[in-house]
Amino acid sequence: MPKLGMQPIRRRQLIQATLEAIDELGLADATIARIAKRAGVSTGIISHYFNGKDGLLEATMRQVLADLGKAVQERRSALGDAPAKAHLHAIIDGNFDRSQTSRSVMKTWLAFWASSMHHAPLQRLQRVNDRRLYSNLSSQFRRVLPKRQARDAARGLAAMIDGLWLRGALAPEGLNVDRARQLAYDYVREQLEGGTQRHQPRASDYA
Amino acid sequence: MPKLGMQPIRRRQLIQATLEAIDELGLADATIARIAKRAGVSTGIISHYFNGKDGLLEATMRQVLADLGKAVQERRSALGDAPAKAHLHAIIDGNFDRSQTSRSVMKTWLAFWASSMHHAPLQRLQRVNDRRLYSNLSSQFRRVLPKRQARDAARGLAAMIDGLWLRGALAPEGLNVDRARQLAYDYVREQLEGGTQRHQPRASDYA
DNA sequence: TTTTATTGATTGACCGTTCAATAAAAAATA
DNA sequence: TATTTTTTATTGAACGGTCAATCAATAAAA
Repeated sequence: MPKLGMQPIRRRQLIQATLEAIDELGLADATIARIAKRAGVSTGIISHYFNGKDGLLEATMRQVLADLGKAVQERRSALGDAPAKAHLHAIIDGNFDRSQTSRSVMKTWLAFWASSMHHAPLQRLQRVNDRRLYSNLSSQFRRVLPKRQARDAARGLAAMIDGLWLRGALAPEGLNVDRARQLAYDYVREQLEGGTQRHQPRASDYA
Repeated sequence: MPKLGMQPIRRRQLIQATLEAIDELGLADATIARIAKRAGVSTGIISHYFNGKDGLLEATMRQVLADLGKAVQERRSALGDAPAKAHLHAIIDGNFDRSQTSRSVMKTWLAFWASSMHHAPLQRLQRVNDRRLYSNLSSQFRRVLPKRQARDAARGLAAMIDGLWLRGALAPEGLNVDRARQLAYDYVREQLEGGTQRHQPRASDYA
């Protein structure tokens, strides 16, 4: 029953099937045969719509990345010029959105992280995401803190978010979202309030 | 020139070659043929000394894990009953030891993390390491903080360490060890000093 | 009739494992 | 000491299996 306009439908189906396959089998065992079977199509379709397996994997990572960006942006757009703290909490909440904390998505992220170290296209995608998070955090901290402190706070919070996330992905009991958010909130509060006794490195420390 | 006692020599060689291969090619392309070639032996040797590829990978992860444990323990053993802060700094320093922050080891860690999600033996190893870090941090914070705060501080610092580490591994410019250590130190200080205004969740928050 | 969608068998490459063969040291024997 | 025998170490070709990609064939709109 080939009609016109199958492309977006098939692409969605196959990306979803890829996420499921990586969740259940891992990236190494997520073969195009298994992905195609899960999507209910033949293997040839993958090459037809994605130019091979690499294209499918890249599109899948793009999808997860877009979902993350949307989860953050939706929460922030309602805030207007609310205080920095509100924006920082919104960024945290977005990063721990349901769409990003499901078992399958966390596993996929981890797989893509590892894979991106040896695959330039994935590395670029991953880098864009990294810098966006840092840049968002940094500009919010900058509204309240001097430049150097804002930078360190952003680096620290980014590490905290990724670390909570990583440990949640690895832990058999999964990620406790509420607890993770609270720890990140605590870090934000500590950064925003007590700024005076902080370590003040010289510029050469950052060579 | 086959003599006796080749086993420990070959095992060391092959584990080293595995680290190098994962660094250069990634886990997916680190085939036994390539690993064997890099070690200057034939492929058969791997099965002979490691019972196949899985055994070699497990042994490699064990090696990296043992190095990490040693890096931490060496720093702590000199401290005796020094203040909690000193022990926490030693744990941080151990986690950012030179043996753990080389490009090849960080890549290998990341690969093993991803792989451990679908490979029970690796998952067990990874879990032991995770719990050891948390347990070490927790017991030191416990010397100074009430139970719940100590637990949260340990969870937060563990996430911070892993997060700094992860972001260092992913960043093209690599990990800035001094900066990472300083951010972790700052977190320790904030946890140890300002304990009164902290968020106090009810037990149900931790369900 | 042309275009779009889809199949799935085929192909060629590569993977990990196995194992018979070989070599050299160590141990046993004369 | 000189010799066989046993043990340990090692090789690499062969094997069975799996993978991603290809492409001729087919089917149903347009």
